[in-house]
Amino acid sequence: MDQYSARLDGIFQALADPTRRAVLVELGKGPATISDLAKPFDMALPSFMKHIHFLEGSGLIRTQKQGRVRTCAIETKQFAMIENWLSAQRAIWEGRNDRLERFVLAEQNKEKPE
Amino acid sequence: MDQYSARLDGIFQALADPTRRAVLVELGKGPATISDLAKPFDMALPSFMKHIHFLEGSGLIRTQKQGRVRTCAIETKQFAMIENWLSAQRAIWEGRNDRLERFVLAEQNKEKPE
DNA sequence: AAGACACTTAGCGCAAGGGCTAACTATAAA
DNA sequence: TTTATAGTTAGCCCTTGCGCTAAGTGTCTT
Repeated sequence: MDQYSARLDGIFQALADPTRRAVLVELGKGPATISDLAKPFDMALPSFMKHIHFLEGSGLIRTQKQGRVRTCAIETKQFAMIENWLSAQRAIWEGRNDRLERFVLAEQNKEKPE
Repeated sequence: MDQYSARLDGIFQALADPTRRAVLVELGKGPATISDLAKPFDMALPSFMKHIHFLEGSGLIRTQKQGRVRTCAIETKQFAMIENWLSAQRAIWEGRNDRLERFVLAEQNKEKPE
């Protein structure tokens, strides 16, 4: 359960960077090599590689080297972690609508007691 | 479009911390005050407040002070940002299945050319 | 065999993240 | 009118994140 949380940390943090999100979009279209992926970014290769490593560490992508070329592919299964967290969250909201409404009404009565 | 990206950065980063996710879960059940929220965490109040500010900055929660008590509430609309990003992503995968399959087959032929 | 290519490794610099204590402000309660 | 409560502000510490350059390794290409 705590390991689960640590993995969510990694996944959300991986998504918290525009370069990494752009890489995921690109890999969504299909596998690609490091240098192909790096091309659009105005960034030194080692800097770019850190993003790749981060993504791989979070499990959102998988990479594999063949000769001198490393190919990256998206790991779509990992996205279920996010979807699960989101739907758990949504389930909580939905279970408490009556409570929330009561609260909101109470607050409004406090503020505008006309 | 770039502002959109910056907001996603903030949202994902807000979710990348277990304390902040726990706060969201709690607020999912209904609004709560700072000290009630802080109670379960073994953390000094100012440290906890940073998480609250971060959450508020990302738009995932809204807060409001009345007297000396600050009440926090979840901003469920913001979660649509994530859902949208995820479904855009998914749309991309789904649009390229044939390409992916061709690639995978090509790779397999390279590796086991029997 | 020499050179080009595709990463890798090592290490530096600076900003931001996440924790702390100490001291302060403002409101409520006694 | 004290005293307690609920946050807030300021500032310090250490780690991590994200960029860089320089130099190294292994794999094609010529």
